[in-house]
Amino acid sequence: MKQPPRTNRYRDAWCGDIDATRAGSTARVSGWVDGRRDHGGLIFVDLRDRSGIVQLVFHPENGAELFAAAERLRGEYVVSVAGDVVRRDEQNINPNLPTGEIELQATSMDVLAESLTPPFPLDPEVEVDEMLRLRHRALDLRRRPMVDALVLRHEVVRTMRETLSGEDFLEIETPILTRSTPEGARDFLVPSRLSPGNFYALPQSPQLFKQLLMIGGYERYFQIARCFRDEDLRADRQPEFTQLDLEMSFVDEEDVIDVNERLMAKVFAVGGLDVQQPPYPRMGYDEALLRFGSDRPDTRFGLEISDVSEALRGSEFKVFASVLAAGGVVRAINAGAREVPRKELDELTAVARHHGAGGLVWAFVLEDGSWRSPIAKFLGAEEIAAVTAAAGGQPGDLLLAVADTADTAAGALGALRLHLAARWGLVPEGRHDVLWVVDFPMFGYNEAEGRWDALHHPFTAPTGSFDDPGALRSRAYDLVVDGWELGGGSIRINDPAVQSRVFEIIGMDSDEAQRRFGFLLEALRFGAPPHGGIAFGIDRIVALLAGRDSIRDVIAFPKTASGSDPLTGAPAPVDDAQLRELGVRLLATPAKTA
RNA sequence: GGGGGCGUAGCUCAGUUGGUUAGAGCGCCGGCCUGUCACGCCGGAGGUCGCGGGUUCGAGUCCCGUCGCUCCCGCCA
Repeated sequence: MKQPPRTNRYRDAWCGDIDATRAGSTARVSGWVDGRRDHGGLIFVDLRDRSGIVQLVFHPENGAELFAAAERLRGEYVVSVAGDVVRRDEQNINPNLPTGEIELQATSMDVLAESLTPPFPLDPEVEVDEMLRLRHRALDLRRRPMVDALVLRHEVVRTMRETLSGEDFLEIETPILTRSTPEGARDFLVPSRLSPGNFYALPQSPQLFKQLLMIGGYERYFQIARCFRDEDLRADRQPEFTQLDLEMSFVDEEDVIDVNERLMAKVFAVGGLDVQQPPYPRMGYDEALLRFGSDRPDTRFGLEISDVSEALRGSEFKVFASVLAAGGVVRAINAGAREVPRKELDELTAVARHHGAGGLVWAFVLEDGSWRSPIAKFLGAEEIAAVTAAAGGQPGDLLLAVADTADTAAGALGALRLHLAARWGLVPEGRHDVLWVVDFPMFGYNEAEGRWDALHHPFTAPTGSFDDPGALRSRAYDLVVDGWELGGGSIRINDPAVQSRVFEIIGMDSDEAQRRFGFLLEALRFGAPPHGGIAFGIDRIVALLAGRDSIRDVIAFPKTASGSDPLTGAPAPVDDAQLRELGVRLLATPAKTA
């Protein structure tokens, strides 16, 4: 703890902060019984508060009543104990405990609350079922890893607030009850009682409001904003999550990136993440997809992807020929000189298939340059040599190739790359790579719906000519660390005509645009400054810094993968009276939840 | 919506080819113990093998269904 507690009837010291400098004085501490070692004529108790643990010693000489009370203590009892801080004998020092040089020899104790036996051990070494942890979250939150994670989360948020406040940003709140504008993710809806039949939506982000704040002349805004998206969950996705949302006026990309590099360098430092200092490297979207098969590339290890299409141009092998003729590509990973048994190759094929590829071609490069591969007999020696060269193959290397559309090949090989890195332990210990991904396409073609979709969002400023939407680029930037997308932003559109044009391209006619976003289009007509900003996923940042795989471990009260909360039982049915008041009738009987 | 994994004591897990009374460690309860810190020693309690159905002389084990957790695909402007 940074400050000693204000002395009151319960404590004048934190358990974890008492050190040898206090030896010879008295102290009063309060907390939970972490453990008890009863030696019959002598009792040791580990007392825990948020700061840490201190050992209490109960001697019979200090009173029979006190000693008897100590005998009755059990795990998680809440006590307040006064005693003498005593330096331990040399042989009794516990080097594993920050307070291990001293102990508190108890002279009085108040038992403030008893506790049932906890349903699971609070020992961080024991991996406890997450459902059980969530059901008893108050107990789980006492566990050291949770305390550490939430303390870190606080430090991250504090750093953000202090840094941005120091750079003239204003923290301004935006509505949680707002209007549904379903463009991408599904909205959470809230029925309106005062206006039956109408609904509020919970915001997917404060995007439109922060643009209005810029038009309102606030220059620099930020918010620690809760955002809501009604989509399926993942280890790194919750239905409600927290973003650092910020926006700036009279800026271009370099200004936004500059502020945020300085900010994030401090955040990484607070988290003890050993990364390079800014400016951070930048990689184009096309390059990221080509070399790493992802728009959030993990650059900490090799296994880069090569395009070997040219080496196969004119190939008579029908799998490659048909893909290339249809405008597809053949791309390959050089997995290096590694003995990979047939069974594992089949697993790798399954990984590629799982991510959309029709199959996976494998080939071992032999000493004479030929291949040991199921498809070797279908290719000429020149083709084999050319593909090997294009993939940088040497004798002994394993090549893994996918022939498909560029998007599918990139996605499958990108996933395969991550799979191999995890399986073979290729990520160097302690290495962390941070980079900006830039030069995103403005639109991607949505095959299913037969129209263009905004790749970032439709308020992002495009560059290039509207004659060819597929060639338009956006003034967007994503911050990627170790393959995690930590944040993304852009320079926004501040010209109402351009904004209308973008809506048009994504298939929204002017009536619909007016209905959904009329308030923005109107505000843009009253003098919108050039502006841009970014939003960072705080849950992901903290999870990365804390070394956790799931953001659930850095959120005090998260939802399970099915979106339920085992603690409160949410979501839950409501009374008919509540529904009537809202003018809502159910079409389904309430599903059972956790 | 789809695919994979998991579900046995309070917790973490083992349980062979379907075969006696389902085990271990920790925790819990009782006893002993004055220097432990994963305290030690002795004793004890504790089971809807997620739930339902089926096959079988016999099911924790095999089959079908279902529920929950989890990872992934789709989805997430």
